[in-house]
Amino acid sequence: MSQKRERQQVVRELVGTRTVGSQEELRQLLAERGWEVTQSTLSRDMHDLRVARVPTPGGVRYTTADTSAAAENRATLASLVPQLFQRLDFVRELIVVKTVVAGAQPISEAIDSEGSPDVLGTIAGENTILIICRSDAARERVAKRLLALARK
Amino acid sequence: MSQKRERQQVVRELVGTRTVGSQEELRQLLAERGWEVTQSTLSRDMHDLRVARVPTPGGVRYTTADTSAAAENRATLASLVPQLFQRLDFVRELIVVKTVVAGAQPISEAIDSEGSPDVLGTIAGENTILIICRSDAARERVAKRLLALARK
DNA sequence: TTATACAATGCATAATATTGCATTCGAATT
DNA sequence: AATTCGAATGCAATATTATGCATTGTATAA
Repeated sequence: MSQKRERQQVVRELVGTRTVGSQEELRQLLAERGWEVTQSTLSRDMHDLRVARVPTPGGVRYTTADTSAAAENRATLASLVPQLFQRLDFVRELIVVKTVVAGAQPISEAIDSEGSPDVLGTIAGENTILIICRSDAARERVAKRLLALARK
Repeated sequence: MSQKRERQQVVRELVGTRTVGSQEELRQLLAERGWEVTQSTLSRDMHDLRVARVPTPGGVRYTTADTSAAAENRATLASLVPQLFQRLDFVRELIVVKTVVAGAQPISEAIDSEGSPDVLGTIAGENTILIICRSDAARERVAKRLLALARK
């Protein structure tokens, strides 16, 4: 039953992308995407993912909370990325990775420590990493890899 | 009726200090301190104060600091740039902004929080910001905007 | 002071979220 | 393939939060 992981990843994305106002609403969004689960399950997912419910001027909405679990030890990209990764974008041979607050440093270190020939180097801010790749092709490989890791 | 302001201030403190797990619990804490209100009122207070409800391993709890609220409270570029900006230079889709000491972080955050499609991300040092733009055209727009703000 | 307007609040109830329990699903083992 | 065990899930009941409406409190102007 590793449907769960996948589903929770989708939940992450939806919550990060759309304006989700209730678990029932989220259930429908998931249903449209082929994930048929009950609101109960989503309640549990929200808990697992630490998705916070915050009141806004225009009603309530969910938002992914700051995973202060950033205080992790040296870990592999595979273990870090699913936790801290938020999204990614690129131009030419540059990749900009967005992470949860305090997530940039650990991921950046993990990338560096792999010593990939595709990567010239990385620079990490608080929640943003700049990865300088050797070429467009290299950039494509790296980006693809990160996205794959994030989806697991 | 400026009881409200005072009470909300106390709510802020309590939520920041103690581990509050429900509005009912908060109501009791307030009662102990002489503030007799109903849960209804607290629901409204929570909304006003944008207090988020986040799930934790040991159950739910309330907390004030959260990214989206923080983003809304953040200063605008327009207010920051005239104060902190010094100069700017660029190459291809990169912009390097020089600021007064300690000025990089706030400006960088302000840029990020605007969520412009022109900007892939920013990385801030102490007095230098690297802005990665989506394209040359995007870089031109962003640079022009910053310069315009700086001139005001 | 009295009238007026509107913010603040309580009450009752609707809307949402959580959870105990039974059941189902999967992976591993024999 | 059958057995077993724990994770995952649905269902239904419970708990928590939000809100429409009526009422009360407060400031302001006449």
